[in-house]
Amino acid sequence: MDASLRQLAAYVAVARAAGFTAAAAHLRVSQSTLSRAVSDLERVLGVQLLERDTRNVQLTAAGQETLRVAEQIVDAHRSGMKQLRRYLLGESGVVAMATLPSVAAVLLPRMISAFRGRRPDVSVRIMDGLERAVLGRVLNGDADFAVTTVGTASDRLEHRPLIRDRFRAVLPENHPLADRDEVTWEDLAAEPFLAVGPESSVRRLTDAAFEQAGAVVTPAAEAGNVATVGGLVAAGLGVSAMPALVLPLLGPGHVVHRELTGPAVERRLDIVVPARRTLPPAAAAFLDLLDEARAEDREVPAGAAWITTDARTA
Amino acid sequence: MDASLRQLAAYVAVARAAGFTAAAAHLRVSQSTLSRAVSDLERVLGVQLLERDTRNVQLTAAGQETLRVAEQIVDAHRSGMKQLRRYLLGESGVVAMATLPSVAAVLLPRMISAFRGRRPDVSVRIMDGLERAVLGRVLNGDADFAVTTVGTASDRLEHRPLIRDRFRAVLPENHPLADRDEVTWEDLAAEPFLAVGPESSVRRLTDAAFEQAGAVVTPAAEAGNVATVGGLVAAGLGVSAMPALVLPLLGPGHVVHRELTGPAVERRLDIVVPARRTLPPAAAAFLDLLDEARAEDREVPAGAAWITTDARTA
DNA sequence: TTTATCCATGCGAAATGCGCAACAGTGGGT
DNA sequence: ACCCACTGTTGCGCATTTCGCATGGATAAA
Repeated sequence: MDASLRQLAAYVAVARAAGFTAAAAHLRVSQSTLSRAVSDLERVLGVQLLERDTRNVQLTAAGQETLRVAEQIVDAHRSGMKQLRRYLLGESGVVAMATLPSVAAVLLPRMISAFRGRRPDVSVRIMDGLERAVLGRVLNGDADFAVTTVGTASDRLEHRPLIRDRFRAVLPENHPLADRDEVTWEDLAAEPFLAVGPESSVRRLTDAAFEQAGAVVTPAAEAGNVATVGGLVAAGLGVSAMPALVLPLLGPGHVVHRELTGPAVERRLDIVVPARRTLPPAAAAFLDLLDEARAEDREVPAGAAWITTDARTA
Repeated sequence: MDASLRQLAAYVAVARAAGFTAAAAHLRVSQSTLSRAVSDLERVLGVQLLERDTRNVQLTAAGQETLRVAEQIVDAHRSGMKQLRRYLLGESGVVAMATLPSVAAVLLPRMISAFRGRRPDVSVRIMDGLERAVLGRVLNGDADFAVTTVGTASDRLEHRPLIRDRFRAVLPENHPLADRDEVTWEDLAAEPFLAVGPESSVRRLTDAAFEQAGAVVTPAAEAGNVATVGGLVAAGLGVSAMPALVLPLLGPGHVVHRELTGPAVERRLDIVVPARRTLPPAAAAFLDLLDEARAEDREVPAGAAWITTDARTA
């Protein structure tokens, strides 16, 4: 009752080439195959499509209409398969990643720029949020993968270390500690400390660092956003400590940062992928790029000015 | 390399039904067939499309994209075949007919109206012109068929009699001959005769009729359009003779018509189709309607008022 | 534990698809 | 007028594909 794709494609080729032999050469099949295919199509449809004149073929009225329809169908198949191939090669589609605001603003722009240079037809969707929300996005499938700090381990997630991000002391530029090249956690503990909110992964690590240093620190003030904390520091209300990666987010205010010595406190940014789920090809391609870009055990550079520049141009 | 239509359709069914067994019942095939088809599709594409959980199937990311594309292709096929079926049944398409102006204006409107009542999606194209041009339209393929007078026979055309159209005398309403019920060609020959142009098939027949009646008539005036001739008659410049079918075209002026006795002069309107060419299905359906409508040897009624009415409402 | 349900797979039968080779019709060249 | 080159068609055999049945393994429900 229905014409097969093979019959339709054969008919289109014959009608376009205005001949069985020419069409056969074009399709790289024998001419008899096409003869049969078209004949079968005519039998299935119950109409004569071509006037065979032994010298050249001519389309009947029904043949014209059939050609129109057959071209639609064959084109739909061809273009659909092409679409699909591109998708499966990771050349089209969407990469949905969940990540922390600092990663999104500082680390990703250059990555995305490079990625889109290679795969212009893949769109990248960034969902930024705090650690808990980020992991949730991956677990429920909203995001293909995440770049985030590693919280509690889950057997439904797989982690791959991406980069280490050391904490640095953040000081008002005219603060006495700013005269030194290095600052210790004990030094910070003696000053009014300005902390980020308890939801942030940064807070968990600063709390742990002070505890490890044997100091009990009650924040002089808290703010949800790191930029706000930066503003407080610039205003001279106290000091803080932040990973190198978030420093560019503090803006160009009157804030300086110094190396933090003593116990090396750092956060590890991981690539988090769902366990035993195959990634969409485009996402896999993005991860390949990430793997390329990371040197083993690499750390975020402390002098973050160049990162800031990149982040703004990207 | 390319997925077959069968594989794509199977996959769409399975994905929609969210299960092989349900899809198999829906498609009326065995479950193993679908299992294989989908498996083959996965092998061809090189991706896993479904997460089989033995209890229910779930689409992977690639499965989502593949479903989207597969639906496009399968729908294109389904709708294309549907289109084609409708066309081949004569339920869609175009009927292109060539015909004389009088036929187009008087005889066809009711036919077309009836036809479009049955086949609303078939559009009708009328190309009106004089006999020579009409036959040319059919010969060069512009028109599927013609309804016209029969001129010189051609072995490339096939004629089927449709209706006979007798000539009637056309007189000014206050003319002496208008007092009679019947008029002869000899009577007309004694009056100033108003003729249509030599291109018209009507002219050929009036000339022949006068010759057969043994009269030599030189037209007092000629006009290309029958309506113009009607105006001349109404103005009292002379008399004329026209087939019953064209009388409605004379308009509501001061013109009367009477039966023409003596040698029965009539023109035969034929359906003219190209020999040994198959008609487009929609055109064939129109001809079926024409065949239905004609009683054998039927003649155009002389009292043409009803035709006029129909022509105006259609 | 048992049972019912679901998908995968081995197997044989049937259908389909394919190319080779032979055949038939037609136009151009000699 | 004849022949040749080229066209599409058709008979035939082989390879592949497709299908359903029956079976097996796995899992959730009873």
